[in-house]
Amino acid sequence: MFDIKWIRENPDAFDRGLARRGLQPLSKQVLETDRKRREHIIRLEKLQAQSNTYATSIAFALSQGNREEAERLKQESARTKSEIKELKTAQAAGETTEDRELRESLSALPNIPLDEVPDGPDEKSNREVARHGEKPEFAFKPKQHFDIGEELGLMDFELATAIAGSRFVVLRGALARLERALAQFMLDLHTVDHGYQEAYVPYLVREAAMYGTGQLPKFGEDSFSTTDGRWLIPTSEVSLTNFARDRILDEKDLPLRLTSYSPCFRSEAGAAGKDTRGMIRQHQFSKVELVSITTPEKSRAELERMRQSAEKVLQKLGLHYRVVILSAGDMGFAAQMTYDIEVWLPGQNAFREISSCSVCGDFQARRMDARYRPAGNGRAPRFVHTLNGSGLAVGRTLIAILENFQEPDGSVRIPPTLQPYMDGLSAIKAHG
RNA sequence: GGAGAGGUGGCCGAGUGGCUGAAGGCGCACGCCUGGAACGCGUGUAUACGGGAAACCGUAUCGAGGGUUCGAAUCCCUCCCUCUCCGCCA
Repeated sequence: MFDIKWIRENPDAFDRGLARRGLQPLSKQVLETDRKRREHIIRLEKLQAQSNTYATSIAFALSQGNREEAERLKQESARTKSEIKELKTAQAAGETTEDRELRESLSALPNIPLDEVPDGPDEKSNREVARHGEKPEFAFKPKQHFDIGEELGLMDFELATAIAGSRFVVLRGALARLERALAQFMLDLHTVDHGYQEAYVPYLVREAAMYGTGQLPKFGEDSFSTTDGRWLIPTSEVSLTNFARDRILDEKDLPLRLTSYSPCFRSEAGAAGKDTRGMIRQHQFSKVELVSITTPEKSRAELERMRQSAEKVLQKLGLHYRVVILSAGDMGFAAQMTYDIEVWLPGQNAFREISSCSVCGDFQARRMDARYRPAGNGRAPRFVHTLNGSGLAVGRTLIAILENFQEPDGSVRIPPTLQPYMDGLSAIKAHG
């Protein structure tokens, strides 16, 4: 959500930002609506001031026992009153149509990219900024995760389809445990080493919460809603970021760093035919999420810190990956800048997204009225800045482990870091 | 599911038609006091929009929207939200 004042003062920057998002310039239209809006405000306020004066005079006349004068003033004020009414009716309500128009058009606009974000319409313009580790060598043709999992007898798509439909999976035995182990490991790392507080959060949320993080009003079809009007979270970013909703935090409590392991639900509308095999793209998956709530001055640095926290997971697991900055056209709705971390999948012979870390500026904070009171003298509340990132997508991490640590005999080695979480198990073998 | 209560500032809480943007308390800021602190004392302390070079002025805001009235935190209607008791229940 944009600050109309900022648009008024920086119409060109606003239009340039939209252009980088592949959108038409809007400042002219928005500012015209804003101008009309202010015109109406002035007219209405003048009349209201007049009406207030009448009310005071009538009260005074009455207190003097001057009933005649009071009656006369009542007659007079009726004219002002009807003018106010006319104006309000013309405006459809107390809130002007321009207000609503502005809010509706502004709330449907994506955030504006930071200057350092590369231009471009899609992922082809993403810029690689780092690469870690080496592609593992295989003496045989590495298999894809679904073949490995199915051959182990521990990954069952047919069963999941029978129970729930397409884009679900059933994991059993050591693979089910691996999913749990990964989550535990990630949570421990982020809480103990990276200073995030673990949180257990609602998976069903109000519409207002979804609006706050930017999933609504535009992207309702991407998520599932319930019969009582709630939404299943597409990521626990929604729950965690809304910790700050309608609140004024103390600066001394910032940055607020939160992490949560949760299931995520996505309708994957419009992804028909994409990644249909395997568990890359599912209606339900779990993710360890990282959220930071911080000050405008510190948010950019916090993004680096968050990215490092996410990278650390891959490093500890011994997985090869690269980091890209998403181009302006490829970023999510609320983001100012996004790092994607892509893990190497030998079976697919490709890098695939496993984490996405974004700084959102005050974009979400405005939508949910999340503020903080600066320490010291400048006491007026300011909007916080919010960040979110995956740390990491658990299902995709499991895939990466299967593909990277597969053996010719179909078994899969467990990285040493994870073994304590797997009761010391060093490899998953068929029917393990 | 049944019955009831309620939503007021950063927080708690008073306020049933005008003098209430709103008592009082807490918190916070500044000053005094102190070797330094606590205590105590004093002063200040909402937001948005509009106008103005500024001091400042105007308007709105007591969950949201509408209505009654010259005038609404206060009365009426609709909606949203929260809580309590009973029932059910992992």
